[in-house]
Amino acid sequence: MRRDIFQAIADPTRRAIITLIALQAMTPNAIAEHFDSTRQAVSKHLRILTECELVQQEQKGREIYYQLKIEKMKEIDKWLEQFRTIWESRFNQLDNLIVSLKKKK
Amino acid sequence: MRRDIFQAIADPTRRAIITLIALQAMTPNAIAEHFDSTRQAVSKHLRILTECELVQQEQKGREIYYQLKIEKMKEIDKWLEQFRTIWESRFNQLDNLIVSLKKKK
DNA sequence: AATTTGTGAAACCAAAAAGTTGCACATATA
DNA sequence: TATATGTGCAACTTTTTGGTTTCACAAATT
Repeated sequence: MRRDIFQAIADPTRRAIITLIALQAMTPNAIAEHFDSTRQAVSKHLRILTECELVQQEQKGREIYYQLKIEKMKEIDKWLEQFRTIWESRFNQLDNLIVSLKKKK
Repeated sequence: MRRDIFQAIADPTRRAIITLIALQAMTPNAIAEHFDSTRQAVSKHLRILTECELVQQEQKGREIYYQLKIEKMKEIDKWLEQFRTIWESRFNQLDNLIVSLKKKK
């Protein structure tokens, strides 16, 4: 079972969970209330998110608070970097084209 | 079959294909040469990538060139935006902390 | 001490995904 | 025209995924 962050964000429910806990930590029950599926299903998603280190837990009494480890999200950003370079250079090419068209005029 | 870009990039082979054709269009055969799996498997990946509009085809004689539609990649970037705001504000909080510590000194 | 509450984990199931083999078909090339 | 080449598609198989139900257990509450 090789879990990586790209697989983690493939599921729409997991993406919603990530967004939900991005700003404040929440318990599994509180998270599950936002979805149609059972608490156990949400719990399974949290397990997957924990496995690929996107989420961390903090125990408080019998409650467990799950929080997003936001630095991990940067890995996606890092992968996108290669494409950002390309789309920016294309934008520049377009920009140059516009400039040269204006000069002609 | 709900295909979205997040599911498309979940598979490591598909991510590799995306990177491979980012700079120049390639035929299915040429792409398949870079991987262990069969041409048909690669062809299936290309179909999925085409379905979610990450890739476009250009027929040249009997060959079909597949090219990345790089603008589509921006959708991922767009989703990341919400988290970028958070991680930047956290960085600023840290920055403010450092500044106030220096003032104290 | 008995009960309720919050949680994880295992067993099971249906659907989807990823791969393979085999085929059809059009376009080149001999 | 006969053959080789490039490709997509359908059928089938195996593995993975997302979900449910059921259970165990510890921490709160009564």
